Amino acid sequence: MRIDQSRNLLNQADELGHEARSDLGDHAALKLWLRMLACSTQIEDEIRKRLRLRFDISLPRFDYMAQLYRQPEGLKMSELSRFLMVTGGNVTGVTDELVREGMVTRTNSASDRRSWIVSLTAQGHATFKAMAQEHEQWILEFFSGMDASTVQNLYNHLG
Amino acid sequence: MRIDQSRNLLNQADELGHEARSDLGDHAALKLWLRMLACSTQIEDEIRKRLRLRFDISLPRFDYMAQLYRQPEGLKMSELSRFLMVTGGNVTGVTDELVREGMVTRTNSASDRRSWIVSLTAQGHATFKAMAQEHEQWILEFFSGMDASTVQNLYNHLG
DNA sequence: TTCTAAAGGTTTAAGCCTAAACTAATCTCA
DNA sequence: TGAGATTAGTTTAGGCTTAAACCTTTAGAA
Repeated sequence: MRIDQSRNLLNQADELGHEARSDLGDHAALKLWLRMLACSTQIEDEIRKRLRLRFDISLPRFDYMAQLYRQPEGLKMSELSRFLMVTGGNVTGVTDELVREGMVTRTNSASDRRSWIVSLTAQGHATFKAMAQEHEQWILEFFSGMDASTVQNLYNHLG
Repeated sequence: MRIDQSRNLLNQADELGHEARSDLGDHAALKLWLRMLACSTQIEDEIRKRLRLRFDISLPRFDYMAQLYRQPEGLKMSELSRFLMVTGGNVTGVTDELVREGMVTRTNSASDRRSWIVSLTAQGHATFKAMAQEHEQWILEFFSGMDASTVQNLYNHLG
């Protein structure tokens, strides 16, 4: 869902309120949800754009590589699927792509002939490391307008 | 990006911190971002799931109909594209589908022979109204665990 | 008026995602 | 041991999205 979309749903909320609103507290919850959605979508889209622009990579592939980066011994396809919260078919496809690009290798599992062990190649590791460092700076940049106590406050409330 | 994914990126943040962290305040920003992302993704996925289950409709189509619901006189394709923050090609496709399902009609614009005016059919209007009412209840439900002052506080901070 | 640039829509190719059907290997337990 | 259930991974069909190329119509300027 997109930013302006959220703004529009907000107006819609006002309108529906005429016939379906129960009290002001409830209305506030709706507004909060739409604002949260707007914030995260905006940030996520910006990250997506920068990853594409700077590294010519998609967010899904970045996420995929992030998992492997933290697991030098590699992961099974099924583990990757669970961690990334996507279906197995999806992992198969992305893996095929990243293997073709030389970022990742599939190795046979010693203990289970059904499984693959997927891990980053040296090139994949180096590539991800560079991206992750820049990525972290972006996040800091996005929240730089907020003072530390506000950040802490928000963090606690969202728990 | 998915919930568990966020949780994992959080761990990754801890790890990268060993070599790239600048100060604790910055680290908090990163954690806040990942928590925000987790919250909105979780809620959005739940909405998506319920829309599919209850009404057999996708979130994009729900959003599309929400725009038209608020505009009895209809909208041009280009306006829809702008409001929904999606490309024109996308609007063409979704419109084709909704027209086929009888939710929406395309009318020739009187003033511009290039344009269509898209609007909800009576059936589309009734269908959306029912969905929107239930949708609003879901949001209230999601935030029901939060007291009113917290909601207000979060809302203000995210401004 | 007529040429050109811009705007409204559509089409196409491709990426990302899912659910469901499928194959092959492993596990359970009677 | 051997049948049936489960697990790992792949394939397929289809939905959502984009960017880019394309066609038609409109608007603006010489």
